[in-house]
Amino acid sequence: MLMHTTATQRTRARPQSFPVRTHAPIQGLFAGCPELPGVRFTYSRDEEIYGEGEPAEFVYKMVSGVIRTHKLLSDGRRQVGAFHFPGDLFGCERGGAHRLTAEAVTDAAVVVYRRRSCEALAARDAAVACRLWALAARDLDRAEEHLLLLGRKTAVERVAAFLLQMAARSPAGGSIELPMTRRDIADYLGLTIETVSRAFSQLQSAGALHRSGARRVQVRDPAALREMAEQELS
Amino acid sequence: MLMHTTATQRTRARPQSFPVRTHAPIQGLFAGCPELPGVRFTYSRDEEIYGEGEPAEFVYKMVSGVIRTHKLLSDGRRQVGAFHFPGDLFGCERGGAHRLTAEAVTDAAVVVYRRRSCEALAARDAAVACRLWALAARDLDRAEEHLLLLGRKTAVERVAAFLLQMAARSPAGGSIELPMTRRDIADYLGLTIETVSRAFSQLQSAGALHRSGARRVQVRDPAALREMAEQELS
DNA sequence: CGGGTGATTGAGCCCGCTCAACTCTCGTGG
DNA sequence: CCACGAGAGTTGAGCGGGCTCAATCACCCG
Repeated sequence: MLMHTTATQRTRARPQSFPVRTHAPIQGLFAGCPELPGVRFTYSRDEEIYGEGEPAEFVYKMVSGVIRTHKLLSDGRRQVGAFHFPGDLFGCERGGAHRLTAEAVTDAAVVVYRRRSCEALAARDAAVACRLWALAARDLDRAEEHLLLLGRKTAVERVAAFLLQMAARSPAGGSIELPMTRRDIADYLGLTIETVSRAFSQLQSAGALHRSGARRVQVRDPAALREMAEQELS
Repeated sequence: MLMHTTATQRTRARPQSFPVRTHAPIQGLFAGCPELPGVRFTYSRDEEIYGEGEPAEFVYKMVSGVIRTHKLLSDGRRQVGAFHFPGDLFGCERGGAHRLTAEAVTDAAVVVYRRRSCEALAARDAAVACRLWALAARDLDRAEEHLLLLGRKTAVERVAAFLLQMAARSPAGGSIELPMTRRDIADYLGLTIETVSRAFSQLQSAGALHRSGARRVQVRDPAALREMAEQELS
């Protein structure tokens, strides 16, 4: 049974009322949606943004940094559902309550919008509603790919697939700066930190990548990495 | 490495053109959406409804029976993403291509709608778009719960959670008729058929359930079952 | 330099997989 | 009616991939 002894209880200092504004730019929820006023807000590393089960008062758009979402079992086992990067929308729930906890992986800046305003806008503007539908569909797509990884892939395949995901969201050139710890990666991939570490080592000795510091990875052989990731093909 | 020796290649006899109509009721896509014409269509057990990667020409609403959706790896490993029951909408993709394969678990009847018509309707009716958004969000919710199960739960926990899901979709009374095989259950839960079978046996000797025939399960002690499912609690 | 956190590596174990035998059910045909 | 066969499910024995526990290393900040 997997247990996290380092069950860091995060500080909960989140907006019960509308958050104090640090800057106050008026930004659209997404391109072509200029109407909704948003407020910039920042979080420091490991700070909780919202908790599972809390009423979903706000919708969040990443400006900078990285955040993770997760679910917990009562004994501390954790499953990270997703990492979100600048430009991503998250916390956009139907049904009033957040279904995962969101925390900052690094110091992060977001723009927050009132969920009610967002839904009201969608209710009278079909284009906005379609856009939100498309965003949910994209998240669903990612989740279904993740199901295959968690249900059926080996440790090395999971780590290879993860690195390809990160490479796709990185500046390009094959050099990846991982913003998250091994624990975050392990909890995302359904493994332990030791197994993740061993998989990195295996991929390195197979010549697929080179590590320069624990967080910096050079992809040497993308084709080999894709092969090891066992991408689906039906 | 898990391999399916029984990689039953399903017959592919699916509508390239609009399917032959068996009956022709005009039904709404969902309650309060009367405009879209749908056509009833039936599939027999194990028949493919659509394949992963195929253009998504239609959207499907379950009338009777049960269907499953899945992804495959190149070596035959399979992950079942979901089972769909009467009333469920499925195959409703954004982006033009189906992301999983859909097959009939039992003989099944559906009503199909043209995806383009459905999207066109959403584009001019915000209420419809919001409804479709809500449906995608519900699917996402289920998928995220499934991630936790696949990433972090033990075999017995997975099977207990699965039975609770099935019980929730069954007529009530604690008696469940499972429409799918052990292989389907195993591929849904990221396990093997043998492990699923052993988990059933364990739950039975723990007094949580009673089996009368492989497909018929009586839930004896729902509380114990919920306990064994280790439902999340953060 | 020391303390602390995160990452790597090693040794051994265990849960779930593999392989195999057997049972059960059901449909088919003599 | 039973015999037979085929597919689905159960159970057992043994193995192995990933987990546990532990030691060591790397790095950062004081």
